[in-house]
Amino acid sequence: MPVARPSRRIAHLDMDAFFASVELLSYPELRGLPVVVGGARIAPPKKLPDGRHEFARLKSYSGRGVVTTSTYEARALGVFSGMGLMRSAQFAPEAFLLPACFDAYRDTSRRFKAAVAQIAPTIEDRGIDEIYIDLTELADATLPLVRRLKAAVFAATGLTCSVGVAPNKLLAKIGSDLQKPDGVTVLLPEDVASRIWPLHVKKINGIGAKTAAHLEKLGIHAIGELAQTSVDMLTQHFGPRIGAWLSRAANGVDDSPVVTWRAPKSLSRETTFERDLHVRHDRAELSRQLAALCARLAEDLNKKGYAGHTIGVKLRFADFHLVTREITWPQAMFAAESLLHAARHCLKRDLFSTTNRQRIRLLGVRCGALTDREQTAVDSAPKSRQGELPF
DNA sequence: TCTGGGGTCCTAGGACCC
DNA sequence: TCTGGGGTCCTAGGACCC
Repeated sequence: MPVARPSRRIAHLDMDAFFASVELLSYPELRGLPVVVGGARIAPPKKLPDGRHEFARLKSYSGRGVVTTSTYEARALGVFSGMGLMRSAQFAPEAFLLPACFDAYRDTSRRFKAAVAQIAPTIEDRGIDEIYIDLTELADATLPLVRRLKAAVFAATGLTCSVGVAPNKLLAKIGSDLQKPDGVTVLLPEDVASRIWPLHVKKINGIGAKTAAHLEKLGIHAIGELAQTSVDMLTQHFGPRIGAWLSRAANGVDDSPVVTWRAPKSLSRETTFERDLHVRHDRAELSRQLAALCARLAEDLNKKGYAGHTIGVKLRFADFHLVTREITWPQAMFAAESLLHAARHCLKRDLFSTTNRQRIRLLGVRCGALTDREQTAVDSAPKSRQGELPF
């Protein structure tokens, strides 16, 4: 006889248009207007002698930045996260453009999470602007509890959030998106057919553009259609693991626990150049950039107390083709010079043999197979000899 | 006028060992 | 000489998420 799992009560809390909302706290005069946050290298608004600010407009932007977040007013004009800023200017040329200020977002993030933890301490961090909360052990009824959480978040940050509550993370996440902004959605198992099945399969966390397109080709658009599809059929197209998962997810089944802490697996730094750099003609600049990335990565490792055995490089070429190379050493590294030495080791000439691999738009360095720094006796740079390197 | 930066997890093949 | 499985580690790429 199967043992009945005790029913859980999981919340997903998602801050509303987070980065843009934090910015509006600093610039309340932009409230109600289309505002876009993005662009790594743009200057913050200039303060005029009379105390007002001079803001940049989207149409005046030139560069390779993308939209990090936009206000709901900007979204109404067709400007969404991930869109190139130059392209989004076609939809909303007069929208205001602010540079991302990550220190401020991290600080606000800490405050909203601390406020939630005062009420419900079992929290899974899902990035800067969202968390899962396990409410199972709390005595309070759901709606009053969620109202308290939202009030605490607002008191700590001045910002609103949207919350979904359900028996598992999968449904809670879908729920928090159903009424945005400043919404609350409670889903019960018996709501799956009426409220989840009509939604598009992309609403399931883990089904992205590729899987959705594949499902579309099979004539599967809504989650309900996915739920009606046999596991055999899904396994044929997506493999046994993903096939089984798709079927369970479409039926609202998810046993994954709320994980309160995870050790980091890797740290990385990368940069997209303002113009594509040529392997030979811009050799000196590429070399400087690689050294700078290694220095920043070493700082990160130092701050967090890690060293790593695996060092990798990432290159995106002008045609957007992506290549990664990595190498694992017996000794863990953390010093900038060691990272640089290992990163150079990954860069071999054959990476640049074809003509469409001559110009590089992005360079990255990654450190994986992390260990605690205390257990790393000495960071000795790998002693292997290096032949001629591209940069 | 395309397409940031920081992550996680999965797959698949080859090396190597028992 | 030919022929096994099973297991782990490493590497490259890809899908996905915030």
